Amino acid sequence: MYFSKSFGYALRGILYVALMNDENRKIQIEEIASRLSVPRHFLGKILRTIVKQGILSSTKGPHGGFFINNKTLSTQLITLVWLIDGTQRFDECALHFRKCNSAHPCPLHSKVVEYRDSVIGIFGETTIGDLIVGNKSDFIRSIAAR
Amino acid sequence: MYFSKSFGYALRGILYVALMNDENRKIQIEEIASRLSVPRHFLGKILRTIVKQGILSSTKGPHGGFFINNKTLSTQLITLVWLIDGTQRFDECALHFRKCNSAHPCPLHSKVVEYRDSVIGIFGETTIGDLIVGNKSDFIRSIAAR
DNA sequence: TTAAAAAAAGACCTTAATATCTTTTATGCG
DNA sequence: CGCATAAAAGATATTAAGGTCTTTTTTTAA
Repeated sequence: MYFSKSFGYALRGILYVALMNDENRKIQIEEIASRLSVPRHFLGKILRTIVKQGILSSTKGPHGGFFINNKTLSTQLITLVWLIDGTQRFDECALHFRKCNSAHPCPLHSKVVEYRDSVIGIFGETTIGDLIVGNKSDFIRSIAAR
Repeated sequence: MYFSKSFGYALRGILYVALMNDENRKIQIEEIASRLSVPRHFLGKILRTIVKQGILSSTKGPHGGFFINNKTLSTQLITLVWLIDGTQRFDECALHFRKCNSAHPCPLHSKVVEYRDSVIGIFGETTIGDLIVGNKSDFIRSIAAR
């Protein structure tokens, strides 16, 4: 069970917009991509699917760009995983045994289930807005890096 | 952090050989691949790298095939992961944040570390031989399936 | 000592994820 | 209006994992 790079780009992209989007300034893909060191057009595609789902907003044209809406900050992380990665990620045996369940567990089964349930729990109760805590520029640094 | 299909093939392949290899019979790739429903030539490649490392043995020619040696059953799972998948799998931030460590943890950091450490612990103290417990045909069914 | 069997080796193919490049569409402003 | 700007769209490229196929090498046993 793991999360794709695309999911990481999506989450970090939204967070960046949410953080920089105060006082009605819209955020352009160019800025997001360069600050986060993420491939520009690939990020564009990902943000587009998120916009289509209404989790983020955008407008074209001069002074256009991406901006948060009333759903953005209250979106649960699990929704974003589902959107980008699908959910079957949660259902595979870590050791790729064919029959692996509580009746016939692989040696990792109980650990995996414990971890997975706790991740699902956290992702179900955590929203994108919840992630934004502490000093703003510290937070940006943690998603931007370099 | 996840384990590749190749790793699963490797582990299941070795286990199959270990289980069927009693009374000096060597096990042919054809049999392993068909019983485990795994692509034959791809499995061949994987077993070859394992044989090269001395974890399993093989001979060519009539009545040749794969068989266990004195290292096979005492090989730790962590060794096999390292061999097939490398170890950097253990070191990535699940959310792909750029700066993620105990000083600047992502929201999943503590859960991931807890899980990872426990997997590393289990894999470090569990050998391939340790996995073989219980009824033999039940065990084969759990790695073979269909 | 040769024919068959079986792994080893290596060339090539497929697929999904990731990434790039070009063209189109919508928007705001002078 | 018409031009510049920025996202949307879509075509194409790259990469790594996974998978297939053919040829070579080694071994055994008749």
